[in-house]
Amino acid sequence: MRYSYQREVIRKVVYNSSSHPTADLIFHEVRKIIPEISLGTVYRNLKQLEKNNIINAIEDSSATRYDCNTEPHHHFKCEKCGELVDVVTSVDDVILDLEAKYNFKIKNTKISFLGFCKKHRKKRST
Amino acid sequence: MRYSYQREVIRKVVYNSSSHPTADLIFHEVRKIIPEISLGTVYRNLKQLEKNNIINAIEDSSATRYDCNTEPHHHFKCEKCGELVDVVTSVDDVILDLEAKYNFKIKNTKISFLGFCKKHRKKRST
DNA sequence: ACTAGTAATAGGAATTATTACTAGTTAAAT
DNA sequence: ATTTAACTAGTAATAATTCCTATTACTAGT
Repeated sequence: MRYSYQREVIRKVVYNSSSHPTADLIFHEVRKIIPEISLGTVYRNLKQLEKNNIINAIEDSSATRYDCNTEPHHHFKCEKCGELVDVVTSVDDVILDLEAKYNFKIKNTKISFLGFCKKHRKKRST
Repeated sequence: MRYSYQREVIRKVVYNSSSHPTADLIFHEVRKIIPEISLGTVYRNLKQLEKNNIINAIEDSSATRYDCNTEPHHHFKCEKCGELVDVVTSVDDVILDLEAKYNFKIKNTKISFLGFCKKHRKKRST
């Protein structure tokens, strides 16, 4: 993978984002820096950065979201505010159990926890 | 929800399918019985059946897949043959741990295990 | 049986996310 | 400096899904 200014800017945008931005959001952000960048370039580079393990892709409801956290982790999504939070937990026991039970070889696990975040645990909605 | 022949046929197609069909596949299957049915009707009814807990929707890579199993369960997908299998396991301990650690209220969990199924555990690929 | 009100339908257009294509540009190895 | 494969912008194409509109069908009440 040879150097490209566009890709470098895209990477930085993902790294500087605390939320888990979609390709479209990243596109608009990058456009502030490179106004003539095209959406295709953003998609192509996000895919490439993911393949090279520099960023991480998360399949959310309709659109893919990106994450600069490449350490093994999972996600929690608040059903009230939609916030997506990284969570770290181990399901190793569960995996061992399933591998034995079903005779699978499990290489990867994607988990989404859905519920209410600390701001929205209580019944009151704003 | 009042009765509709189309919805009933859609429901039966999902219930009689052992795989986890996509909306498109269901559409083609239903068409054999109701040739004039429209794709919009299939989508609308799948959504409604899901809302009423009669079927279950699974977010796969690009297209949503459906499942007549409404009992709590998760999925395993073979990265070689693409087969999607229901698996039953409990992550209750993990959930309790996360709820305490992050102060969330977790209502639902979606897990996809990825790897190789029993047919493809070994290195040889056909 | 008739009718009003509402839910559902077919068919197609619209939307959204993503990928593919093309001709021109650029990083980097020789 | 020349070469070349990787990259780009811009746009067209695709795929999954939703939306829209005129019409039809079910249900309750007369």
